[in-house]
Amino acid sequence: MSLPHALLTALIERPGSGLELAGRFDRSIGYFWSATHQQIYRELARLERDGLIKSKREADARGRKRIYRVLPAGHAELKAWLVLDDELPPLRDAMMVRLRAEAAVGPSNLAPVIRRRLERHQEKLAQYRVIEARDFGAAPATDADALRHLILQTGIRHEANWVEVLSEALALLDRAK
Amino acid sequence: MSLPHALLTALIERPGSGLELAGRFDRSIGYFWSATHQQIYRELARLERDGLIKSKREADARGRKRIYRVLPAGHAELKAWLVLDDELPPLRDAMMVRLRAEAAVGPSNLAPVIRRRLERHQEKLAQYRVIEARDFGAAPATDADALRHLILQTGIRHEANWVEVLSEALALLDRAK
DNA sequence: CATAACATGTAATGAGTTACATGATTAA
DNA sequence: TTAATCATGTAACTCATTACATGTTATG
Repeated sequence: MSLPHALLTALIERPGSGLELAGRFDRSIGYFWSATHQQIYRELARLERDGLIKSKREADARGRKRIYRVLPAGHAELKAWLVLDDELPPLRDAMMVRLRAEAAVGPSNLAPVIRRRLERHQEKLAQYRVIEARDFGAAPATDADALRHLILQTGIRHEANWVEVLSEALALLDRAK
Repeated sequence: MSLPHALLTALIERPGSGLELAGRFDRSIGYFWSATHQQIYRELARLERDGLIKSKREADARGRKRIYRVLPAGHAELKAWLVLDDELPPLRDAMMVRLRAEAAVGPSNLAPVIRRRLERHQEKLAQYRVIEARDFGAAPATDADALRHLILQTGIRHEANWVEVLSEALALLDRAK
């Protein structure tokens, strides 16, 4: 149940509207906690009902646009949640199931599937590296920046890990043929 | 929606009852696709209703125990599903949200939380290494074994990755103090 | 015969996804 | 004035989790 806290964090970084947050989730926070706009609107409404954030209609803005801001109670809630333990999140990756199924039912046509997935990991890795070069090229100015860099590096390692694993899987399947 | 296919795979590897499968999920398949016994019973019932598996009451067994076996239609379904593409599974890790929240709301008492989580990753890594030494000490006998080893190695790399990241996070927070 | 362990389920809830609905503003 | 885009939402559904219910068999 981290979505409300991801939203609080995003709104502390910069206040914004529902759709704007959805956009930001597609680019940054969503890389490790994704959410659709439907989910985001529902959570924003809930956070406002609970008095953690407050919305204001933007004067000279399109349509029904509302800008959300975090209230002191929201800050407090985030600080309290921050130091809670959670369970190790399970991997839940269908590819692992596929690899195991392949081992169980014998050779099928898995190589192209792995190849396409490998490509997507390579793309994501490249994206992350572009962001890294752009945002963290110099030595970190603040501890907060160093933390943000570490978060990105976690994503980079994760993708690099999959690139290695899937490359090995391909080599293995090729050798088997 | 991989649980039914994880179950088919497990039942091809060895037929078994619901609770037995739940136990196996806790030890092996569950490391990358976890499921509770409630979920497993529900899925087994659905798979049987759909004619992919068949259960039989075990004669000299405890209580109402049913042993499930995969039918030819189940094999076919698994083979067909095996070569489907899926999206990159999102990371969805609350720890990333916490790190980002820490960067946003300034220094709080995050270090102990990270330390506890680091320990759990180290434990899991140690577990995996024991399994690796036990099951994959020698050169792989078959391609299927090589695949199963690769799956375990994916888990090992994943845990090692987190151990590194969290160690760095701790170093970073210590330095900031 | 009481208790632990085995075995299978139901019910309620919550989180996440997909499809659809609606209105306002801008640009062609 | 119509199409595209911005913006906010509802409804229905599936998946996963949590809590609870129930019955069976072995063991002390």
